[in-house]
Amino acid sequence: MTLLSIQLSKLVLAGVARAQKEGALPSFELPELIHLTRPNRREWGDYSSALPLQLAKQIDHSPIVVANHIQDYLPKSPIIEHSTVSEPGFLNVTLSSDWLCSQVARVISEGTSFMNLDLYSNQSAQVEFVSANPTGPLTVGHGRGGVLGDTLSNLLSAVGYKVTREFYYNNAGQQMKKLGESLRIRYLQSLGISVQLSEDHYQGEYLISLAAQIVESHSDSLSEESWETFKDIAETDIAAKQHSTLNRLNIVMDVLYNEQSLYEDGSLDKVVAKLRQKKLAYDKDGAVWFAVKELGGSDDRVIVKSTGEPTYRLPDIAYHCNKMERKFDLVIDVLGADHKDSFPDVILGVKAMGYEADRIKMLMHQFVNIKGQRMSKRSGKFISLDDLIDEVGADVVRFFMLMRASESHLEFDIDLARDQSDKNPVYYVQYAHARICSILEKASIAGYSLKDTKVDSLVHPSERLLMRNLLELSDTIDRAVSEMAPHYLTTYVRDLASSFHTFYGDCRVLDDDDVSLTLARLNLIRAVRIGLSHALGLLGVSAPESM
RNA sequence: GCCCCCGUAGCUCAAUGGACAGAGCACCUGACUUCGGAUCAGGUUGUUGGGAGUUCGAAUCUCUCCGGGGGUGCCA
Repeated sequence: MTLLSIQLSKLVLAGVARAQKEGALPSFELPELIHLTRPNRREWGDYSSALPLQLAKQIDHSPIVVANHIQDYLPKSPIIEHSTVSEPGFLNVTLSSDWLCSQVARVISEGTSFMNLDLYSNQSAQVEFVSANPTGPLTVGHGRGGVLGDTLSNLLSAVGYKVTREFYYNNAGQQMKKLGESLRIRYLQSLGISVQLSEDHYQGEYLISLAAQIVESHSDSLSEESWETFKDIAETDIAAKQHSTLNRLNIVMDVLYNEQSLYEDGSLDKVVAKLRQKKLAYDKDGAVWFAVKELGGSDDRVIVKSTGEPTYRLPDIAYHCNKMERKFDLVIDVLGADHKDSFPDVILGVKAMGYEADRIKMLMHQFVNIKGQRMSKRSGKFISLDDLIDEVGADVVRFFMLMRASESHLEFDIDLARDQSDKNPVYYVQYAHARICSILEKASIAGYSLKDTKVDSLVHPSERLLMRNLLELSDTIDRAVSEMAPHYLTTYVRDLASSFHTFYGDCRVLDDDDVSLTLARLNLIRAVRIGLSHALGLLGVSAPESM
């Protein structure tokens, strides 16, 4: 479909062009699209444009005169019922009720495809998110990244991208040795042998319970095994648990990319060689440095330590070159605030390697603070993502993680999410969906036929508002994608639920004395149901038929 | 020291450079012999942290100061 905002924008611009042609306005360059806002007073109609105010100065007319001219030459359109001009120079349009009804009918007959956009069909996108190493359970911070990345992926699919969800991890190096050693020590401890973890070992309780499981299945038969054996056990177990945690949130990765493969296939050497060749890498203090300053960045960075091991920046650059090799049209890294500082260096590295790194975007998110219950009762440690899902449920976790702009710190008040669960915005939205299902069920029992998608005669203000809100889903999706801001969708779906509940209070759907109105309203709520469940689906939240 | 994010109603937060800055929670008052009361309607709530600048117009852009958080390694 064509976005409503674009259609209206084109109409207004056509009005300007005609006014110019007829000599009412002087000639000047027109923008391709104009910005429309939703006015906050009903008398100003459904959409407003401040274009006259913006044009007034450059063409030396009063804004109100410009607005009047544009209004005079506004083309006739089935979309617009009428237009008005208001001080100090706004052009306001009111949508036609008939047109709104006709669009609602299309929502029913065409379903979600009507609300999705094909702006980017035949394009591919890769979204990298979570990217935790297999050294411990996922944190609530990973949860935020996971929910953001997955929802953004859903949104990208909705505008036509073929999306790859990718998880990048490293199961090699010092950290894994420490993990293996830690598990081995826990194992020996649970056999009653007196050994201690050192400070740089992994202290988490999950290794104690894993050790206990090993004792149960293998008794003491592994006591002579090396750390490598325990590393393999720990890695397998932790990785499986991480993905089962993600699955609980409806997150399923398409590709698991192992950092180790970049060491093995020579990618790292290739990067170093090429940077050296371009004089962007040099030796100092026994290490290899990447000349970031040379490229306009902040500080030069070590990419190969004096021990010969790469720092994380080198594989990061190689990995992103690999993404470029895979020809994605769009690459998005969903990163926590702790990783974002290295992002510009990686981009500079990828550019230095000769790729169009502008296709790589970053969606940065701040951390999550758990309020009210800083410590988990079970482990005595920081609450894990699994704990959080146990406490409030997957739907609430997903919705809450998406209620705030990603760059804002998120305070997750568990006690509030749990104790006030019936006042919860998630339930508010889901209730609207369940309520619709219930009415439709009742209508079906009463014998109303829902074969026809005809919608007309819906003129009540609550009906108009509900229709308008429903039809804004596409614009919301578009905006959420272009600004990489999934939280617009949570705001939207709450608005849609709210206008449905208001409609429900004002307009009785089932009325045996007026069958034609009943059918129109039934079709309206069928369409709203499609909109609600589609938006909730994009958010990864369930849309229950009853609750 | 340097960099990033945030500061909006009592609380948690929205808001695409536009009109009188909006929701939810909390508090008060109403609404079912009728479609699900997990609902609705109404009421109260503001120096958008302070100051300056750009603009016809600033919560939004720039500068500066204050406060909170995060980052800043030959860790990832």
